[in-house]
Amino acid sequence: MTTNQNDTEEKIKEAAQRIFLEKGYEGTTIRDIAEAAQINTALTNYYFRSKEKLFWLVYESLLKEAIQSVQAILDKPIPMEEKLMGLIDHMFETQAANPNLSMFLMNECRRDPKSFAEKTGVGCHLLEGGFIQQFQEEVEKGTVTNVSAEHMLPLIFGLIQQIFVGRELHMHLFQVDESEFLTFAREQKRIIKDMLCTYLFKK
Amino acid sequence: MTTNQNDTEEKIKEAAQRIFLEKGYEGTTIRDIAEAAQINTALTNYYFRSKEKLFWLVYESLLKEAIQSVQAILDKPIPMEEKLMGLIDHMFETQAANPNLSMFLMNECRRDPKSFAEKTGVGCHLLEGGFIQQFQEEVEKGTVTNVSAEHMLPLIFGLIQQIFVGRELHMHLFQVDESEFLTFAREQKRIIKDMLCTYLFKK
DNA sequence: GTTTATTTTAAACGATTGTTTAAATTTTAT
DNA sequence: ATAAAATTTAAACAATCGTTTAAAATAAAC
Repeated sequence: MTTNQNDTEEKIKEAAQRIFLEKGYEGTTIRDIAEAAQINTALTNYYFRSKEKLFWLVYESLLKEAIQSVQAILDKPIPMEEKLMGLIDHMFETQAANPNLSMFLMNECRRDPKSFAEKTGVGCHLLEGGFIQQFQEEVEKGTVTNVSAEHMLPLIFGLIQQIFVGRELHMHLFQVDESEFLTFAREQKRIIKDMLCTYLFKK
Repeated sequence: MTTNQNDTEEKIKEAAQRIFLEKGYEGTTIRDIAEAAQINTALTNYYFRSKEKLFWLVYESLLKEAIQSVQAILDKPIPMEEKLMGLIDHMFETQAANPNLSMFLMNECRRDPKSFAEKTGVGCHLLEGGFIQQFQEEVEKGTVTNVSAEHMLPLIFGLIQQIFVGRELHMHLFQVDESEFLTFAREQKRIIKDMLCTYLFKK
């Protein structure tokens, strides 16, 4: 009748992810997580041994998911323009659904770069796929403006991220609520797509 | 011979700014600041009453300086293209000199939005100057592409910020040091300027 | 030079942090 | 139904947090 093992473990993991995303590692206490998961404080240590182990479980999961979903798009066998627009749409929706994700990943990377490099070990697999090659091919074909993919890809990531990274700042500076911000964000996305296409895919 | 009043007070303020920028409010301890300033822990409270008061002193100072320097550029009586390029150069140099500033301001705004709105009280004075009017005039003249200044200005801020916001992530993902990153960043700035001009100032 | 005021220090304060312990409870196995 | 194992709980642990205190050291005033 009551909760079984997996139930409690999952409840803690979900609550931990929510609170860590909102407040970061240092801003989050075990008691915050326990309260959010409606369980006893000691249970987090019973199931995950330590706050740090629980954190890295959440962190790696989020990072891996983010990277894999982007990788899947970058490796699609479709034209560059369609691919980049798809990438922008995907990142936009991802971050609209979870506005804290970008800031969280970048903050925690900055807080403990060493552990980040060690534990993720992701390297730059993102660029090891066929994306760079495809980009350069289309540059040589003349269908894409002559810039390096290594500079363009982070720029595109940043273009979408910046919308949501400045979310709270924007909402409070301009006194708008979440739905108004989302309208603003979608118009920004449209402009970004427009600008990027104008620059990269001159016709 | 030894330090006088202002010396110690200034030493603490400088150390506090440095540590707060690096670790944020929650990640910084009074003892961190004391060690960095090479003074006794109790002196921070002697001069600034509390950690929070010291923090807001630093925070408001940084925020005010950032806003005023941008405001000065936006209000210059020069053509839009020159103005925006100047803005990009200024923000780039500011953030290159202090890569932590953007993340710091946005994190702390997100951590305590209420206090942010109350204590800064800056409102959206940035847009109350003549910038928007000038932008719309140049749109009507046909020298600028028809987009709203309210969407374009945050986009430009974000374009530059994103370079440095992702700094640590980039450095560790691609295994480059600070000077290599700066080279990368300058090339990104060039592309951004190029892209922005292509989009806004079609000739 | 003595007294007063200011600055600095070491030590401790209560509160909160992550974690552990040992007992209580529930579930599972026989 | 009983014993064993797994789960949950309340309570406490040492460590660290921001802050205070009261005495020591220095500077200023007379």
